[in-house]
Amino acid sequence: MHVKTLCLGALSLADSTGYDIKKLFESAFSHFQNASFGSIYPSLRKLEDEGAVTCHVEPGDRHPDRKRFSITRQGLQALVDDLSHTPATELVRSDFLVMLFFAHLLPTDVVQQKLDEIEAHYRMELDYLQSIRSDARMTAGMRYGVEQGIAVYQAKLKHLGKHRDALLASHHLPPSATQD
Amino acid sequence: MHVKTLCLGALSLADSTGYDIKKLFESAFSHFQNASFGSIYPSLRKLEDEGAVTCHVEPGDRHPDRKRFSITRQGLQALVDDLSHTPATELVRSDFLVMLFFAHLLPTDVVQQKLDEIEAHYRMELDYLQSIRSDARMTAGMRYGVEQGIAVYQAKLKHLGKHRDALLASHHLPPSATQD
DNA sequence: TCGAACATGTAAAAGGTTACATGATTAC
DNA sequence: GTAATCATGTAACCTTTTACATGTTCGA
Repeated sequence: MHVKTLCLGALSLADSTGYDIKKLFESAFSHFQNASFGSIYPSLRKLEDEGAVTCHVEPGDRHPDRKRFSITRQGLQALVDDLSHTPATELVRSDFLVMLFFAHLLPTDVVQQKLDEIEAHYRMELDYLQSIRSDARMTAGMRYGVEQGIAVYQAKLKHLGKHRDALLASHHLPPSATQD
Repeated sequence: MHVKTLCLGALSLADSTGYDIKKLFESAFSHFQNASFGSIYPSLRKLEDEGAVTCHVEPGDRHPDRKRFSITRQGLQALVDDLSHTPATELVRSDFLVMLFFAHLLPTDVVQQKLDEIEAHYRMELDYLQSIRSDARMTAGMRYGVEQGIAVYQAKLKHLGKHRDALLASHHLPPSATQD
């Protein structure tokens, strides 16, 4: 999913500045997409060139001009086309599971620390999603994303709680960790 | 997680060719990491330059020389260091959830089709993970990855089954989809 | 015979992140 | 007064994917 499409999506909800869009990505979207300023600002520029958005400059008294972008009819059409033609995929990249895959090569305390890290991460994401759960402004589709996130993090936490001890108990340092 | 680290990991399990490594990524790893030939072959070259792997060329009778790589002591140490220093993270990128987030802009049949697509995807991944579940060669850490995958896909399928009808029932085409 | 699997590799293109540069405003 | 937030933007860097180039072997 291109950052351009993500920006069009954000602008379909409300006129926004680049900064606003970043905040939206960090809140509503954070558990399944994200983008940095370094990709958002150039995307908005390109979208303007293509006529997908218009820009209204609010002159900065002393700070940088605030550029508020609005989606155009063409932009909305482009968004609908992009969303319709993008295959429904979900991609996971887990450095945590890679680490566990090779955990038999690592000292027990490192594995333990990684388990703590990931548990804290799961809990934080879960808490956040639960805190926004009751926001009435969400559409059914938005709510689905939040609820799926909650279900998934709960499943991961449950799994972790269930297997953590066995994992660490069965863990033995390789005999040749420091020799060889 | 760099492809170099992933290659070292693969080679810690068995001496392999680039092609073998790709197959490992497609099987054991596929639900949480992947890499293409275009990154694997250059990574192996760099690892050889760094002394992390050695290469034994099996001359090709008529096909390209088969290069079988082995991890060295330094390579194993580098792998352990990488794994120990890489933060335990999990990153999700879901084009599906982005689409749903803006589903109120899309025709009902498109949304329905995307739900079918993602359901097929979930089922395929789940079936695959269940098929390798009983492989006795897995370490506890490897098994954890498989079992977490199973738990997560089951949670996603359950969630989909539970909310699918409500999602489609509440779905209305925006009045200005083609006008405006 | 035809497609899939085996096998390696390069080059271009794409895309994004990180870091930097700058500075005002607001809340503690 | 000091840290966080508001606000925009560029450029270098990094990494990876995609597409191409080449040819064999094996099974249906």
